[in-house]
Amino acid sequence: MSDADIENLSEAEAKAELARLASVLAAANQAYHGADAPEISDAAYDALKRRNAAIEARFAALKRADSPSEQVGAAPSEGFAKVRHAVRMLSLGNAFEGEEVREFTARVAKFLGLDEAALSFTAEPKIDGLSLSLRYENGQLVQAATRGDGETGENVTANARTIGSIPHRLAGAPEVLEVRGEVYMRHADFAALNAAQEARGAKTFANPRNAAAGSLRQLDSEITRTRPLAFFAYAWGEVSEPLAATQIEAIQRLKDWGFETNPLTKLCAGAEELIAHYEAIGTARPNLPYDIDGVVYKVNDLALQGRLGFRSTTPRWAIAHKFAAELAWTRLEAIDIQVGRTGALSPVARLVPVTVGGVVVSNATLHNEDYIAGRDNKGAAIRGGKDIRVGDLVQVYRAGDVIPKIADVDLAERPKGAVPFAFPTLCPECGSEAIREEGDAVRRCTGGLICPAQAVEKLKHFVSRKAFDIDGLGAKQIEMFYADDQLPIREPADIFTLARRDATNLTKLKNREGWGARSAEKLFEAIEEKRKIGFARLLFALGIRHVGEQAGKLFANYYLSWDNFLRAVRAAEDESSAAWAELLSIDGVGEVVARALVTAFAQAHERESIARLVQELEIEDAEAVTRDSPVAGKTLVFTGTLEKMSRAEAKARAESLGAKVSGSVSAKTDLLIAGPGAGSKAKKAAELGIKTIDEDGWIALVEGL
DNA sequence: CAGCCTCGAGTTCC
DNA sequence: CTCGAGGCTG
Repeated sequence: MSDADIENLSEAEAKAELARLASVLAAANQAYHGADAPEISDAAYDALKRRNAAIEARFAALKRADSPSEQVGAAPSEGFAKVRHAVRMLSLGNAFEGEEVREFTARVAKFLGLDEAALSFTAEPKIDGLSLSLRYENGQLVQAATRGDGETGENVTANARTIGSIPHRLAGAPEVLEVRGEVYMRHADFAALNAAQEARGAKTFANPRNAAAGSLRQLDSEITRTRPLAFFAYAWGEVSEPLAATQIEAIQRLKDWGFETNPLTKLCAGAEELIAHYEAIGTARPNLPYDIDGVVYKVNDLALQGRLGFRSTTPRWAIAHKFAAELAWTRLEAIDIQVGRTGALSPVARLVPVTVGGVVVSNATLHNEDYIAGRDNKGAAIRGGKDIRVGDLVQVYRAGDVIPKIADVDLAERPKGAVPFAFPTLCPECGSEAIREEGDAVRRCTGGLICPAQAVEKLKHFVSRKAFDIDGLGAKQIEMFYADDQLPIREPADIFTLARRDATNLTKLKNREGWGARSAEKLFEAIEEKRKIGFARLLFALGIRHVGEQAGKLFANYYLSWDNFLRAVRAAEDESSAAWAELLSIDGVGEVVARALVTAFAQAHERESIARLVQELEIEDAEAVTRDSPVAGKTLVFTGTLEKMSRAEAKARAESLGAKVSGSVSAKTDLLIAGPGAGSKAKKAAELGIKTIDEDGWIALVEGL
């Protein structure tokens, strides 16, 4: 049966169909892996589930209490395939004031060692939609991917092909061309879509961006086809040949190929012109047919963009100048305290729901004790020093258009008898003492893993996307398993013994409420898949304080093998040892990080817990970063004035070639690059017999790499 | 030792 | 996305 009939179902028919689907799916769950062969194929099963979800989406009120879509079991990984971007899709740094724009242009000039007058920039409206990367090979659209986390997105090619302003074929395009831009919905189209949705009793969208996102992520591209989406091209990813010499010319080429580009894109000479164009776009904003949330500035010269390069998540050559956020007043009903995986007590404001920027907000972060009291981390007054009290009328905005925060308090509206918020000194979850270290902003529960909140949050971190990323084992399931007495998960190792323990259990997982044989089986398979894990991911997953994603990679790249690393960390327990000194010598590792790491492995219970885990795993060592360059693995020091590039640029370049850049000359230094005016460092290098070259020598060395 | 940059840890809503 | 803090640079 096709799903095209869903649009025409009457309520009674829909109700009957939902009942039928619930029983068919339940039976399929029982039959699967039972004594008999499965009654239906995986594909048919998935199709039925989708049909069920589609009917529920249309007739929300008819959703059954035993709805198959509510099963807690491993979520079948239906949906979109993942796509790895050939070139990362980054986000932009933000500016809110004109002054920050001036700082941006000054920073760019300084980094390049150029005069600001020599620079030009493009300015274009920042469309409030969702970014999309279109890959063309030999002029044919072969793939469309959402941004995702920047490295991996979702393959939405079929849906992208239904968007009118996305060409399927490009004449005279390079062999490989990734065009990037924004999918968005015009105001008029958004209003019409919502009216149509309402007429059919379907859910309406809160704002054009959500409508665009929801429409692009339809599993059925025929639904996407009916949605009025549009696309502005403004950037590119992988290209087999350079598009142009400047940003503005590159945009023109995209336009020539048939893409829509934003007509308000303008070339500007410097910060003042950029700000003037920002004001002009701000003035035009109410009359634009689509939502924008700021103006994007980019260095026009593409060669300079290349030299500027990237920081960890943002390019140095571009910035988003945002418009002031929308504000709304509402009442603060309560302040709750959440406990995070490190024990941090985080206050959250519970608000009378209010619409801010097209989204209903009912919670807002309050950061910490001082923030509620009206002070920043240096003790200076924020919000004019006004504290926040339960019952207050507060002004809410969404920082970066996302995270709700409290901007102001109306003291005239403060209820009589309202008292300053008393921040708890005991953990609300386990009753342990919550202590605020001298100089720290946060108060932390001292309960450690005795505290159920900390234990659960730590496990959630362990299975999170950048850690073990186990399909079907998300936050909800972790909470469920943590509380389960028959088949508990209380520490990471328990995840990998789950299937074994289930096999010897009387009440098998598949017989539990909300679980079927299929979902249990899928969960076990997903766990099995992750037994093989990279060193860096494993270390990050352990959730040791101060050891995050980057530190995980850092240690993996340095020590290469887990055994090697373990040995080093154990040896470093003695802070007078060579192992401790070596730990501190790693670029990016200071005493705080090193101590946190050593302490974690020094505690018997934690070490044993990790040992139980590791014995279940197959750890993949990191690969030595011996990139093919003459400076790979070498330690370099720059000194004196560099004339052809800035110090920051030289450092970034050296690191990209696998070198380590240090600030001082020592016996470990392999090469000194000395510009004019080099003093003590050059002298010391000479004494130590370290090879020294000048800037031209350096450029000759790395040129063409 | 101050100021900058990056990272870690916290957060909301869909 | 933002704040706070760790680590490095000047």
